[in-house]
Amino acid sequence: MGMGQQRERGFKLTPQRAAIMAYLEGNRSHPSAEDIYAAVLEKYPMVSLATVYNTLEILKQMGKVTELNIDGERKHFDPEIEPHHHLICTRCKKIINVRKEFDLEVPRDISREFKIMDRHADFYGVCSDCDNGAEKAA
Amino acid sequence: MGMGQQRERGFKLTPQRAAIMAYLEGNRSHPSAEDIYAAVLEKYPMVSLATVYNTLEILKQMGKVTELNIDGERKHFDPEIEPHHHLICTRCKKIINVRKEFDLEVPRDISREFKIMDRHADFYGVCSDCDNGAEKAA
DNA sequence: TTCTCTGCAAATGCTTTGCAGAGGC
DNA sequence: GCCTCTGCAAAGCATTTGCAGAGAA
Repeated sequence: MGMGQQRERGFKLTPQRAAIMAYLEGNRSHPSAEDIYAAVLEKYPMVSLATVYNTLEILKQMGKVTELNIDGERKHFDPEIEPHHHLICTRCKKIINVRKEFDLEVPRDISREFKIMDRHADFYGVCSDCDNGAEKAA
Repeated sequence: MGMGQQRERGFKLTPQRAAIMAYLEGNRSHPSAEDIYAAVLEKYPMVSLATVYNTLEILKQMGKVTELNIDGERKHFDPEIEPHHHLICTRCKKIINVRKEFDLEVPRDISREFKIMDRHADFYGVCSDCDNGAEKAA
């Protein structure tokens, strides 16, 4: 992920932050804050959930991470910058990337009234794991 | 909204539920549960937030209302069945409909693994009210 | 010293749940 | 009576905040 340009004077790359960023680097599992906390905790016991949230907030502001609202129950985070879309299994909550370009232009009467900053397509479905037998992979 | 076919034996159209459904009928403001509660309360003082949530859950199951996750802070509800999309002003949180058909087909390797149940495009922007002066209409 | 960061714990805010009482059939 | 529904209050979770102490420059 690289700490090239930082948010502002005074940003410190602490071990906690480095661990969080290392976990996110290249990660395509769209983890929740709790997921990140649990993962980082394994290798680096000195982290608190508050620091995870704090760091995610900063990474968001730096544009290094995107917050996903596809899951109504909790937020997920995505370090991938390239534009892409998401699909969530409504049973096991697994989120996968949908790499395809969609033509998402809003009608002109809307683009006159709104400055569009972001857009994406969300897909909701059931994965084959969940569709088969009972609800494994919950 | 009409109570044609109901969820199952035993569904009662109580005054509270009727008031909630009446408020939602034709409503295009994408209200949150709290919004619905406040609005219904004006005309019908005998409602509780719990009943609003309870009713929304039932309406969702009946397919008469859709839950929107476009706003990370709270859920919004939409009684419109016709497929459409949404745009939210990230400042004032106003949500408007985007009536346009987008070609949202997932790549074949994904449709093989997932049974897609729903799909839609979400747009994030800033409305002209918020973009101009300070943050009115907060 | 000065400033940012951290962990902890408390506080928020949205949503859900438990439960005893009310009302309809 | 039987069953569903309601309001209230408590509980549950995810997320945020306050704060004193730790650490780097």
